[in-house]
Amino acid sequence: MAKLDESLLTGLPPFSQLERPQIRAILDEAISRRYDEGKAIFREGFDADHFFLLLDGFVRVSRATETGEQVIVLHISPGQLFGIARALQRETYPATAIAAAESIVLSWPMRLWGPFIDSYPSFAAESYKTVGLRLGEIQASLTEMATKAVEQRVAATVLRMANQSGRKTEDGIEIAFPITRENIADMTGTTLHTVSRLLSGWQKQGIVKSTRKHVVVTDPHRLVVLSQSNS
Amino acid sequence: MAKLDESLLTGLPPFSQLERPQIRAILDEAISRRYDEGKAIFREGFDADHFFLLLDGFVRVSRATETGEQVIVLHISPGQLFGIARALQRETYPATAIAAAESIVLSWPMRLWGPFIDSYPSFAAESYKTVGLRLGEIQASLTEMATKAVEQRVAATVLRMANQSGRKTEDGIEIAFPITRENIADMTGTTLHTVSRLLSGWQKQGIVKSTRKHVVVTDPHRLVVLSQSNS
DNA sequence: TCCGAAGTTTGTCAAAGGGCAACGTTCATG
DNA sequence: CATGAACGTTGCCCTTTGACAAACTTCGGA
Repeated sequence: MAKLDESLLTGLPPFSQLERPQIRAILDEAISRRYDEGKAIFREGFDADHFFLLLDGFVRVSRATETGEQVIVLHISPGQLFGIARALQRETYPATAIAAAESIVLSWPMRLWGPFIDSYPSFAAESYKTVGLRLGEIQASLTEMATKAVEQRVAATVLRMANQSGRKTEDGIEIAFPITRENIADMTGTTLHTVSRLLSGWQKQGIVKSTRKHVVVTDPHRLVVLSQSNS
Repeated sequence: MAKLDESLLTGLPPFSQLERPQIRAILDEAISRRYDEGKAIFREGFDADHFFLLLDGFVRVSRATETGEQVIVLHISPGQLFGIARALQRETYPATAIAAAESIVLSWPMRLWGPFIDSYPSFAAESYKTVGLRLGEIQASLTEMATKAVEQRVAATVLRMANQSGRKTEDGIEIAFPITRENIADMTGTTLHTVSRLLSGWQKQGIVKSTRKHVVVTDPHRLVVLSQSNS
């Protein structure tokens, strides 16, 4: 395999303050791999034998219930660490990670976790910070699910995805990865039918514009209003 | 203030493998305090200036939405660390902690966090493990909220509380801290009315027995069935 | 270029559960 | 022991939204 270029990691928070040779050493231990859309990177309950960094693409993290339904917990954007179960003293992955779009992923064997944490303070700090942010996000989802009606939840979810991983287009902010009505339903605890009706309605009002697997938010402000309205 | 007895900490996971003098040193830095039922220990968004250990009682951790409703995220049992925002590189508490029953709490100033983590490996390991377990719990709540109907959610929640912090009585397992219909509603994203109706119904069927602020599960098995039934 | 799979839309219907209202019960406190 | 506040119960109505069904569209591959 060709050597990975050091520029891949410089600038990323976990590896910022590091010197060239350190980054070189880290990269030499890494495996780079491409995942097609829909391919699993790791699965819930399996032995947590690697940790990962997303270089390009998007990853969907989901959990399954005993009865088989799946719930999408969050999305990972490029530059983020994931599969860092070990940070929480876990032996197995607590969720399933699937490439939401074609993705490039670096991975390291979990035995390097301890050494990385010990040797690179910025890596440790960033890992725990990431966990903290995700915990916050999940708590936010939880409170949303507990207090908001379906329309508000879907509005808030679409908005969050547009903010976290949207790209500007002429029409507005486009969610940067393929996403189906069913995916949105799995994030908001509703059905694809209801999501479809909502998006259709919003499209008629000029708030969003959507095609197969793509959503563009054309009027973010009105979506914000929808996500908060209490009536 | 009288010196705290070392037996308070021996046997608790974060301080297991430690020697007497170490425990003595840790205790000498701690402040012990009693909180009456309903009193806040810390509040969401405030400066995270202390971390805590619950010695006795129960603590309710909740988050507020922008619109003022509150959602109860989890309960803390004796022996557990809490308010450990710092483990996640946070400057402020991400939630509010309120004594659910009269409680005895040890606290340390946050400036000791780094030294504790560095000096006591079991403390570090236990802290991160705790975070991991809570993340798991919250994810479980999230998937539950997303996929289960109200009756199943309430059944699962009552069951979880009975399992985590129940004590055996002649009649069955009693939830060990005072809990109102409204509290349960705030945990399950429903209203106190619906919870009241459900508990009344279950009581008629001999599944639970409840009085003001107290719930006893008399037939856990049937409650398990309810929490899973898909019809 | 055709076909099947995956994704989307829309209609109808029924049930769950929230909103509102009124009343009952328990408890702490002066 | 009287009073009010906190907690709990129950009835009724109506909206939201899930369930079911059917058809349509888009896309990739044989």
